[in-house]
Amino acid sequence: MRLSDAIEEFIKELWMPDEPEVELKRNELAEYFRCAPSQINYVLSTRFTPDHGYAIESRRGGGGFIRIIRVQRGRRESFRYLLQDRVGEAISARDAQILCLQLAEQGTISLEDAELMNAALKPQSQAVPIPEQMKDTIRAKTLKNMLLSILRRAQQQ
Amino acid sequence: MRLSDAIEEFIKELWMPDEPEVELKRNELAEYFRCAPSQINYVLSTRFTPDHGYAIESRRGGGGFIRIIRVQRGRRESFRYLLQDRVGEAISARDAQILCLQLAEQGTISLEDAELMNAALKPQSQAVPIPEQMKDTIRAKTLKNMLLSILRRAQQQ
DNA sequence: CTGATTATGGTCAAAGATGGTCAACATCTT
DNA sequence: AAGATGTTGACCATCTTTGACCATAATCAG
Repeated sequence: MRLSDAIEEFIKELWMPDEPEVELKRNELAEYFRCAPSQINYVLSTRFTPDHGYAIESRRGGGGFIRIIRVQRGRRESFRYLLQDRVGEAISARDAQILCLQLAEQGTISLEDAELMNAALKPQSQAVPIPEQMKDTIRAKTLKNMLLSILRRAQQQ
Repeated sequence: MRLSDAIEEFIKELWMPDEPEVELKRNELAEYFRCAPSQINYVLSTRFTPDHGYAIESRRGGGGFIRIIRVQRGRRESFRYLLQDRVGEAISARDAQILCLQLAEQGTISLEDAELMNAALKPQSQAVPIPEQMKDTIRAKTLKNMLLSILRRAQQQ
């Protein structure tokens, strides 16, 4: 079995039932698997992405950590389509706006959230001289992270 | 847990209800936590700054003290200060996160909004190869637009 | 009074403790 | 063989902790 797969599995077994998150030490994990610490980052960036229903937070320095937050299994599945197909790797401001409004109309998210997301996604928020393609990529990532946040919020209630 | 976090928590528990300020002795605190006195300054300068909503007064010499004051701002005032002074033309992900959390703590915005904004502002939302400076600029614009959106929402009600 | 002594708090730089990024190299799939 | 996926290591960024040295206020001895 590949190292990456083993690490992925190991991490997934760290969760207690119903716990929304686990915390780990990069160096400890790397030592446990006798691999380069950056290998952990590789696993995280390929298997614990928003598309997979996970969000990551971390801190450097003494007492540093990596925290992985997940949404419920069922929701993970149901949002796969939304995140991967509907948003994808890049999305225009226009398409993003349409998506937000549509989600609000169908009651998936609140109108307030839709407008807040829209504010973050509109062109003025990215008024800097970089290629449009970059902007669409950033927008997609931003949108996914926001949707994930809303999803996580819903699960806590 | 980090020493700094423990000290931060300890200090925050010193507040009596409705008291706007708390007073402490640097050396006593340091002795209590068995750390270098300058550690206290570190905690103060990283967790009780104006950006965190605190002001500090102190006096040296016999009978010296450190006084920590919670600053209170009205909602409107708070927003204007944020948009004009605090966010500015560029802001790091960490500073943006501190800002969001502080706004939620002081009740200016809801915790949900804070987390949603945070999701949009975290580094993963901008994981593309462009200069950090660009990212900080985009983040500032994004944050301002989101704050404006919340402000507008509030005004309609 | 005044100068010395004592009691505080402040600054800053160095060292330690983590995690992040990126590009080269390796291995697996097709 | 070519492209996708996985692995590593060098170098970077950030956060924490400590200690040496500095500044200021109160008190005490003469």
